[in-house]
Formats: sequence, structure tokens, C-alpha cells
Amino acid sequence: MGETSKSLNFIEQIIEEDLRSTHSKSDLRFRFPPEPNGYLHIGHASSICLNFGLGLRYNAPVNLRFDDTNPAKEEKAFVDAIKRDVSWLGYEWDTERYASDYFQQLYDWAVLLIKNGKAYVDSQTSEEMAVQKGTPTEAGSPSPFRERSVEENMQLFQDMKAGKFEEGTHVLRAKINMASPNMLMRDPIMYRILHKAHHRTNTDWCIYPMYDWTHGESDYIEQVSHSLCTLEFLPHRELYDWFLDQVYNPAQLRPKQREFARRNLSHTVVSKRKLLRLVQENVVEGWDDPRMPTISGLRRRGYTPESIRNFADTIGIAKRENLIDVSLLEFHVREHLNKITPRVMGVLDPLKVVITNYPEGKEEWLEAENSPEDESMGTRKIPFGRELYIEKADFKEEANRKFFRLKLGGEVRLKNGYIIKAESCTKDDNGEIIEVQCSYDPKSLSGSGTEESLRKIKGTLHWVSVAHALPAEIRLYDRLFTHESPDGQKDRDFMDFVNPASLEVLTGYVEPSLASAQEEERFQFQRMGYFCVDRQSTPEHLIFNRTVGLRDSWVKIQGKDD
RNA sequence: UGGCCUAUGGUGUAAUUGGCAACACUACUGGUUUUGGUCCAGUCAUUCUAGGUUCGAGUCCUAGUAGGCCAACCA
Repeated sequence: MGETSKSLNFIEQIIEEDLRSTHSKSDLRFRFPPEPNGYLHIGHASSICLNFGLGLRYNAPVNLRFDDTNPAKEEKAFVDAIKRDVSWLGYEWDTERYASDYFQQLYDWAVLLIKNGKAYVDSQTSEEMAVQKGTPTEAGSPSPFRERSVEENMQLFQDMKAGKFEEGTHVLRAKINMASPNMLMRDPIMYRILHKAHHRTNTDWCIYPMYDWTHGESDYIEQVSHSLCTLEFLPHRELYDWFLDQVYNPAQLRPKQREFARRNLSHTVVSKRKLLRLVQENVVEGWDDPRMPTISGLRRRGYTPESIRNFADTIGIAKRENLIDVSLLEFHVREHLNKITPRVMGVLDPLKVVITNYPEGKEEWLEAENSPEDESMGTRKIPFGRELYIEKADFKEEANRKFFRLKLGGEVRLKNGYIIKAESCTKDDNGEIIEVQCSYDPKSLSGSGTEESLRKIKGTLHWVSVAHALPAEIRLYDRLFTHESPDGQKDRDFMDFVNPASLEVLTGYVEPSLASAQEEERFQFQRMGYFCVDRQSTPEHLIFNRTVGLRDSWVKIQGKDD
């Protein structure tokens, strides 16, 4: 809806073409196939949005399938985390599947291959096999075990399954072509012995199928019509098809693998190994640190599922290399947060203001709109008093006319409050300004309708009443890496590009309405950015994470003048 | 130096499949504004190169060039 006029990406064009020729609409089925060996990240989000987006577009089922064929690396905890992240992104899978559900079927098919002379047990070391494999420019040579009899292969394979051998002693290999220009076709391994407990099948199996043998057959079992993966799997397609040929029944739908380019986000890394190093070397606090590109990190940072989906939708899908600037992701959060967040006031770097002609002990509760974007969000009351906090950066003793803020002898509007004028300021022994004395115009209250209240004042500041202010821990985040492509530099370790200033922790003050803010609740601190309540926040110790700042043209103006 | 994939602005995707290079972001101008936000208006391209076919080429042909992927008992 609304996107009907949008042109199709190449995957959609393939599907449309299939719909015109070989497929009916009810044939369509997709899958998202993560390995439960780590946390999902922004790159996965793109694949999730692609597959589930296709499901939505064609009203077709999408399975969540865990590719759990390597018990050495996989855990139930990752399964749970992945399910949580996919759900949080807003998608519903048709059925929850596991490659391990198919271990018996895969085994039976492997036996069939052996009987058909298409697979054999190799009993060499991995080093020996690596040598025989050849190189991209030289053909491989056959294993001495390549011509074992069907009977011998059957016996050995059964003994492998029965646990009679140690790890590394035998593997089952497909008998294809040791001279193929495609290295993957040089008799790929189908099964290896692994005496490890699996998080679902426990010790039922001690031989485990490899990715290539598993993936296409799993797609076939589930009758997935379009199996979409990233471009580095393109050379696997030939093997995917070969394995399918061995078991394919023309009465059934034949899955096709198609490949798209993985999306690369600037100023971050996404490989599990690298993310793990960031965690282990304490560059970040954990997998859900708000600076991490993991889905859980983005969630804790304050990103919304909608913004991530819109981002994925905007960048689209294609086959060429790419490096997407984070500013595009940031645009999408701002766009969404601008619409949905209530405005509040919080002072990050406080400077005290005393309104000398405001009666001592007096307090007023002023009316403030919750959102200029959405009137239905209503209004709230905020306390005003003689002593306020404003932002340190909002006062200078003297400044040029481009400085729309408070300066000695100058006026400024306090948001939702009065117009004040700076009369004097006091400094500490180091010459740092610690207090500003102002006068206010009692008739200038916002919304009062008086002539004074209607005066046009160039600057408007946010503020918090000292008497009512709630202290809060404010965590400001910046990009984790200073280089747009930290892991793409020859001879440089990505850790060399870690931004030492990616986290800044401040103690600020927020308006009292925030006392009851709940975890993951989001706000716009006016003029300061969008903030999200951290999961570590308590009523006694409020913590706000800055998701992203507002667009700020002031920093640019400053940059030019200085 | 074997095979395969890709090439359109600073970024990402389009181009009715041979017919005025479009959309979004960024950056820059200006306007509006009780957020230097939002919103509104505007500016920013010899489609990797060289030839060719054609009335007409980002799209087709030829030859180059550049980048990426492939030799884990990982996925």
C-alpha cells in the first residue's frame, strides 16, 4: 500500500517471472535460516526484512529455521535470543524449524547416495584431503578411498553413526568431480564425526551433516520456493543443485537458491569474531551494549523496529558491493522518533540561573505540549521556580548576533515559560561561570496571550527547575569506530580504529514527570536528542541512553565562525 | 596466472527492458518555527574506459580496466 508503485528489486522480479511461468502463488514460501551460534545484528535484520517482507508481500509463509548442524558452536540460549529479536522486529514466522529435525531424513538420503555410488567414506586426515583438493588453478586428485565398494562404504558409514570411530578418522564425501573449476564440487564432505552433545538431539548423533548437504535438502523438505542468501554462497549454488538432483521428486516443488549482496554499514563491524573481541576486550560492556550493531544493542540504544524496517526497505536489495552510511539509519530513527516521542526537558550539562525578580519560594506549574507533531498526545504540567538549570553551552558573557542564546544584556525565551534577560554572572576561582543572574518579564508567560508573551525572541532554551529537578545519568553514544570501514583496511587491525570517545557519561537533570519512566520508554529531550530509558535504570537512579541527537545546524555555524 | 559475480552522484537504490537518468539520505542555499528540531522550497551526474550497432544506448555488441567471491571435518 503506497509502495505498489515502487519498482521491484531483482529478487521480486525473479519471483514475478516464476509466477508467470512455473509457480502458482500458493507455491511461494520463504525462510530465515540463522545458525544459533551468536546474536543477530543489523546485517541479519536486512535479511529478515527481505524474507519476511516477501512473505507479507505475497501472503506466503516464512519459516524460522535454525541451521543447527554444528553442536560445537550452538546453544539454546542463542535460539531464544534470535526468536526474541525476530519477534521484536515485528515479524511472525509460520513454523519454527530446525535442521536437526531432519537428521534422520538426511541420514537416509545419505545412505541412498552411497547405494547409488554417489558418496563414499574417506579415511584420510584433513591435511591429506586438503592437498588433494588442488587449488583454484589446478585440478585436484582423487582420494585413495574414492573407489571403495558400496558395501564397504555402507559398513563404514553405519559404524561412523554407531560411534565406533574417533573424531577426524572418517568422513562421508559426495563423489562429484575432483577437477571441477568450482572447488566446492571437488568431492565435498557431507558428514563428519563429532562426539559432542547437541542442544536438541543431545547424544543421539555423533555424525553431523555439513552445511551444503543440509541446507538445500532442508529447503526441499520444507518446500521453500526461494532460498535467499548472501553472495558469498553463489559458488555453493552448483552444489545445492547437485544435492537436490540426488533426491528430487518432480512431483514436488524444487527450491532455488538466489543470492544478494550483504549490506555493509559504515563505521561498524559485524562479524561474530570481531564483535566477540569487542566484548572480550571490554571495548563495550556486552552484546547488547548500545554501541553494538546487534539487534539487542540497537534495541537498548532506543531504536524502534519500524525504523529498522524502514531502513532495510530504503536500502533495498541488489548484487553490488555497498557501504551504507550510518546517517541513513540515523535518519530513519529520527523520522520515527519525531512522530512518536513525547517532548520533555532535560539539562545535560547544567548551569544555574537565578531569576532575581521572581519571588522566593514561589512555584508555578506551567502547561507544556507533549508533542508539536501530534496534538492528541496532550499536555502536561512542568514546575517553574526562581532557580533553574539551563545548558552551560546556552550562556556566554558576550557573543555575536548568530548566537541565539543567552548573553549578558540579552533576552531569551524559556520554553513554555517566560522571557528572561541575563543581568550578570558569577565565576569560581578558575574563572568558570557557575551562576547567571537574570530578570524575567512576568507578563511574558507562554500561552498567556498578552502582548509581552507574543514578542518574537530569537532564542528559546530548555530548562529544569532546580527545586524539582531529578538527577539522571545520561549516556551519550558516538560511533564505535572512527573509520567508515574499520575492517576493510589492509595491514590495519580494526581495533586500531576504535573511537575512544564512543561513550560519554554525564549527570544531568530532568523534569519531574520522568520519575516514573519505564525501561525502553523513549523521549525527545528538546534540543538535545532522543533518549531511551536503559534497562539498568531505577526510580532511585534514572539512566537515559541517547539514541541519536537532533540534526544540529548550530554546530556547523559555530564551526564556520571560529 | 582457473572459474564465477559486480560496476549509475558523497551514500543506497531506480529507470516503463533501446526513448528527456528518477527516489531517498548526506551536504549546501533560502523560508517557516516558542526545539538552531520538524515542515516547505531550491542546488549538486560526461551512467568505469575505448571503440561499435542505431534516428536514438545506462540498457545491445567488441576489447579493456577496477573491485569482490571461491582451496574450514564452519555456516
